[in-house]
Formats: sequence, C-alpha cells, structure tokens
Amino acid sequence: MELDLPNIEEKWKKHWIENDIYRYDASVRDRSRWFAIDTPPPTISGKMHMGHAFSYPHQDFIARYKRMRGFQVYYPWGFDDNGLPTERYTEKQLGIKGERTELVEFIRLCTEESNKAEAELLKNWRDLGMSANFGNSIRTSSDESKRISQKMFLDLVKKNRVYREEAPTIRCPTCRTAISQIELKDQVLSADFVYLKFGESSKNMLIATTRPELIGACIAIIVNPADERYRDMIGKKVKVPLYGHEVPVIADEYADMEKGTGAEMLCTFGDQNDLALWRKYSNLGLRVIIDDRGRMNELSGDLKGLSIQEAKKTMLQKLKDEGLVEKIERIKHSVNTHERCDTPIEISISKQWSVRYLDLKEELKATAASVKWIPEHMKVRLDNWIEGLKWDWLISRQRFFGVPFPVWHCKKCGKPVFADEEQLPVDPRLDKVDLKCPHCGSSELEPDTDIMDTWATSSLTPRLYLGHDNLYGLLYPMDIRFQGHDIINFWAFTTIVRSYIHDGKAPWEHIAISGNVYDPLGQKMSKSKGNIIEPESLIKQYGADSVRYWASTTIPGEDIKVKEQDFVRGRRTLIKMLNAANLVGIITGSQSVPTAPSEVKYPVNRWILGKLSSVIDACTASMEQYQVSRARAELDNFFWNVFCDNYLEIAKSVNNRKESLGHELFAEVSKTLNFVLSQTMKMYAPVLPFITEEIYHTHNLGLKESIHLEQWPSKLPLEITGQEVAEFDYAISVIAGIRAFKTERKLSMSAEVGDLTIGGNEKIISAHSEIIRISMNTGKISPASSQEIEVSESQ
RNA sequence: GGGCUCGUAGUCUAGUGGUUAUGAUACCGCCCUUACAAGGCGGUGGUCACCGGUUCAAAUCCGGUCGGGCCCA
Repeated sequence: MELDLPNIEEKWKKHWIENDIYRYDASVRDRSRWFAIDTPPPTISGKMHMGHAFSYPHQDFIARYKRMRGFQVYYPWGFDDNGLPTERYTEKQLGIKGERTELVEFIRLCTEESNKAEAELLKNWRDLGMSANFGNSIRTSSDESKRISQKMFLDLVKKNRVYREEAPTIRCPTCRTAISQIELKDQVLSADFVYLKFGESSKNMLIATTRPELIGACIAIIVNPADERYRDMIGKKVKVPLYGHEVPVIADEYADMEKGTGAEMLCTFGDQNDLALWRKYSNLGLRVIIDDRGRMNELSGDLKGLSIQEAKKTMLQKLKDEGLVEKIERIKHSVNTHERCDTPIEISISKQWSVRYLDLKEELKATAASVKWIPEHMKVRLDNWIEGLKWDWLISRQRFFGVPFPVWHCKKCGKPVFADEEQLPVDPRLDKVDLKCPHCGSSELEPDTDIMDTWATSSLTPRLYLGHDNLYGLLYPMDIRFQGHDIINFWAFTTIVRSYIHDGKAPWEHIAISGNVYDPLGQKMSKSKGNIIEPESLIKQYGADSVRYWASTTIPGEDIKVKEQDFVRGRRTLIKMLNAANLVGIITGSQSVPTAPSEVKYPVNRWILGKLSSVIDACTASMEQYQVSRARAELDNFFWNVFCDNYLEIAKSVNNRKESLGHELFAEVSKTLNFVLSQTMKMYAPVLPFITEEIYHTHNLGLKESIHLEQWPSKLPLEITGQEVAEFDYAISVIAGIRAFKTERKLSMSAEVGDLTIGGNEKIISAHSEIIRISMNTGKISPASSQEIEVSESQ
C-alpha cells in the first residue's frame, strides 16, 4: 500500500479545525469534570526546534487522554512575545535598535514582527498534531495581558509586596537595563590578572585584580585576618594609585590568601562579593564611577565617557606608563553574565522596582511542596534555588516593548501615584491620564518610563489563560503545568511566587517536567556546532506521528538524544497499523461499527479479549501516572506480538476456511477482530492522532466525527479468567512449535502438512487442536509422551 | 565547591530484593513470500562502571571511588 502521510495529515488537520474537534463546553460548572493545562507559551525567537517537538507532544498526549476519559480539557495556547527577547528578535530581523527608534514606532514594529513570527509558529505546532485550543490564544504583549499584569502589579502594591528604591542592582551594559538574579549565568572567561602597586613607592602593597579600570571606585583593601604578610597593615590606610585617595585595610575571612597576593581591592561595585562586603561594612562610603549605561562617569577622571572595555585598556596603559604594574597573569575565571547576551554584568545604583520575597523562602518552599512534581526529584532544584536567593525580584527594565508600570511620580512630593484599576491597561509613557497626587494634590506628574521584566507577566499564565470564558473562578488552581527543567528557576518559580502572594496557594496541582534534546552524540544542538536537526524536515520525512512516537519513548523528566531508529520504528508502526487494519477490513468485509461483546464462546476470541483487557488495564494505569512511554510499550507489545503475529494470523486462516468451518466461528472472529482493532486504535490515538484518525474513518470504527471524541477503552462487559488466557497462551506456544517444525523442513507457514504428534500438555492441546490445525494447516494431532512441546510427523 | 541525576550487548533501553537479566535496533545464517519497504526460525554480542557492606539472596538497598549530564555557587 502506498503510504501518503502528508496527505493523510493535511486532511485530518483540516478536519479537526473545521469541526472544532478539541472544543470544550464552558457551561460545565463542575470542577471535577475539567482538566486544565497551563501551557508553556513559546517565545517568538524563530522556528520550532527539537526541544519543542519533544516536549509539546508530552502535553498533548495527556490532553488527548484526558479528553477521552470524559474531561472537559482546557488546553489553551499562547505566545510569550513581550520584553527583551522580542525586542532582540525584532532588532535582528529589521536591523534596527530600540534605543534609536521612536518609542511608538518601535512598539509597532515589535508587534508586527511578533504577528508574522506567530503565524508561522502556529503552523509548526499544528503540523505536530497539537490539540490545544488555538482559537482562544493569548499573547503576553496584548492589551488584555497588559491589563491583567498591571492589575496584579497593583495587587502587589496593595499587599505591600513591591517597592521602588535606589539600591545596588545588577545591570547589563549591553542591554542597558537592570536585570534580575534569575537572568544571571556563570561563564568561564579569560582575563588579565593585573598585579598593581598600591601605597607609597617606598612601601608598596601589591594587589591583584581583573578590574584595573575600577581602582577609582576602590573603597577598601581586604586581607585575610590569618595572613601573616599583612598583619601589621590591618587598620592602616593605603593610597590608591593615580587617584590618590586613601582607603582602609580591612581584615575579613572572605579574602583568599591563595589568590593573587592575598590582598584584594573592594570597589563599588566590581561584583556581587563587593556588594556583600560593602553591606557588611556599612561605613565605607560609595565611589561609583560607572553610569547606568555602562560608561565611565566624571568621578573616573580621565576615563570619563569611555566604555568599560575601553577604560580597562586605557587604565592599564596608564598604570604601565607610571610603572605601577608589577606583572600580568592570563587567567580563566568565572564571571556573572547576562543569559540573553553573555555580557559580564555590572552592579550600580539606581531606582528600581522589586518584588519583596526574600522573607518568604519557607512559605515558597511549602507552596512548591504542595504541588505534585513529575518526576518528584525535580522539586529539589527549586528548593535549592529558593534557599540560595540573595536579592528580591527586580522587575523593572529600562527597555521599551513590554508591560509598562501603571505608575506616575509626583514632581512635588516625589511619591508614586498609581493608576486606578478601571484605567488599565495604561501606558504612562504615551497615554494622557487625568490624575492627581493623592498625597499632596499636585497634578504635576511624571510618568514612570520603565517596563516590566517578561517573567513578571509570564508568571501569571494561569490568570492570563483563564481569562477566556470566565473560567478563572472555576479552574484555578489548574490541574497541571508542563515545562522544561531548564526553566524551573524561572517560570515554575516565578509562577509559584505570584500565586502565593496573590492567592496564598499553589497555581496547579501537578507540574510535569520534561527533559532536553541532544544530538546523537549527546551534545547540545546549536548553530555554531552545526548539529541542528529541524523538526519540520523530520515531519516531512517520517510523519508527525513518528515524531510524536519518538517523543513518547522517554520517561518523564529524562533527556533524549535524537536517534534515527526511533523515527524509523515509529514509521514502521504506522505502516503496520495501516496494513493490519486493511487485513481486518478484507476479512470482516463491510462491518457495522464494533461494539463490546458481552457473550463470546470460542477460546481464541476469549483469549485475545483477555489479552486486550490486561493491556487496557496496564495502559490506563500508566497514563494515569503520566507514564506515557510505559503505556506505549505495553501497547506496542500487544499490537505487534499478540494481535498481529498471532491473532490476525489465526483469523486469516479461519477466514480462508470459513466455507468448510461453518459460519459461527467466523462470525465471532470477525466481530472480535473489529472490536480489538477499534480499542487498540483508541489507545494509540493520544500518541498517534493522525494514523488512528485515518483508520477510524476508513474502517468505520465509530460514529463520532473523530476518534479523538471517543471514550478511552474501559473494562470489558465479560469476565475472562487468567487461567483461560494462560491456557490459550499454551496453545499459541504449540503453534510456535509447529512454525519451528515447518521452518526446519523449509516449508512455508501456509504449507499443508500431514498428521502430527505433539508432546506437552495433552489436555490443553486436544482442547484447542482444531484451531491449531486450522491456523497451521495440519492434519490430525495426536499426543506424545514428552513433557515439552515437541512436534514430529506421525508415523 | 554544593545539589540533583545517570552509568545494563556496537547503539538505545526495561527492570527499586528472588529462576538462566527485558526489549528494540544493528549484524550473521537459514526459510518464506496471497496484510505488511513486512514475516518466521535460529545465532553472535553483557565481569548490569568500579570497590566494599547489608542479606539465605543485590542490576536493584547502603557507603565509597571513577566517569557523563544538568542546576546552583
């Protein structure tokens, strides 16, 4: 049979949309009949990649399964298209810069590029066979998302969980904005470790540093109290070269005696450690020489106006010229960088909005613990993260495309003035609003020009999604969040933070974590390595169902390597299914829609129904535990080894002899065949939605518009004992014995053989001898004395 | 450095105390060819990373070592 997967997929994709197959009934108000999914909204930075093709089917398997179990499945769709990632994407696409584009125009361009990218992405996801409710998608840049995000910001204000203060913050000089601890990444970079002469020329103190450009910001020298070399220096003052100001020498165990000379410079601020020490010794004062935009300021003297890199070069040359450099070592050290652009971060002082949560560590851990984690051990990562928090959550960004703060600042008294809830969404940068300062009555207000970090909005996805059809009250908390383990500290964490603060509870009952995708050698896929595999081409080559089959091979949370053989096996399964269904069609002819049999007489049929019953139980149990790979393995085994290899072969033989056998056996086999096929297809449907839909319709397996509207197979209406099944299993092994017998004599499986003598359990064999003879085309079967199944020709 | 996780045939993988360690894929031989770019029968291939402990019994539990991955410093 010619296999035309693209055609099959196209046909059903269209059918699903046209008939709105994945609809839900919003009038159902009984929570227990719903299953609500907090879908990860992809960002729009380009195409669908293998990570998506791996993890999104995991959600879809469960969504489809739950639908078949009779739930109203709320499976919303969304795009996370606000904030820095979208700005970057737009800047790259159009070759522009946000800083140099008019605000209104830049916002318009970002929206336009998002629209384009989302249309393309939507197609990619539909091609994968996703059954999400695409019709009511959300996007984090929409007015409605803005409204909700701003409303919840006002709730933070009300709950005294947000504050704006001038304080040291982490900044990215490239993105020219403050960023949060969440966005930091460690990177090992090489640097010059410069040994500098501090103090008077007669009495030098050598200090090693990677940041010579910051000596103007030096406020102290730190030495270890146990360090003999500097014992007599502690408490004294040392002159900073070139700048000439004097700084104290402080003893603190933080100083590493092994590193450099053991004496370190403390600047405001070289890194997070400087900040910690600065806070510890509160009387050291402040010397900030880098401005908000990562440029040297007036305090830096001659360096004014230079970038950090330029300043470093200039300063080093100057120090060399003055003979103040003892030596330079090339070292590798770990540096905090911004995860979006890899730029080493700076710390400086500015006014920023933060969400206060450092006092909530225990509560947040308890909330995380109230969620059922799949797999369980992933929760530990979040615990570790929460324990390691050092900063409140800085949510303001000095960028352009995102959710603005609904805030003005009173020019007169300096206090913040918040928008009314009815005014939302509002953009203080662009909208004229009639407001007065509630503190002093002044109407001279200055807009807050910052926007919120994208996580400040995406942490609200349950609320954003449940805005449709008034479902929030009914479906919150949601049943499950699906996401990758790489963003546990971002998305799972911030969502839990918001839910705890706003509602005092966890946002979902379950969280299912999926793993990463690697290339066949186990390496990360990246453009620079040239090992990218695109899902689109795999879908073309093997079919969407095969890609989904591949995605269903791992247990929850496990990483996967892209292996050709998984796609090959998937494709073979599809082909086998079409052929098996075809054969069933040939045997049974035009049958009416299969129904569950309540009375079955023949052992061969009772056997296959008994086997089916076990596989239904096993699959259902596995699916209930989100163990899709286990369910599929059970199904594969049943379909290939039990149904195709044995039952279908027997059915074929019965069909070939139906004239001589009389009609009763054939009729029962025929009915059973159809029923078992239909149940098997239904269980495969969540994983392989296209091929099962095709077979459902071409073989008249049901009356619904789609197999995906069918009920998941339930318990059979007849009792079949394990003993019955085991007995016929024995008959199957006798058939295997006859197959081996024929093989030994180089006969085809259908070749006719004469009378046989077979050892083994005489009682069972004689009870089933007729079906054995029919299926293997043999003469009479007589018993032999051996205990083992041994087949020989009768004398 | 800390946490988590993994280590089972060439490759991938099942298996959380009980026969001779599961299956897939690849490979080899033979056979068949009237659903099947398929099928049948048989075969090569493993010191279950290593060391120690608990136990009548360990791939499985415990401790340690080595190695890979991820997260956090």
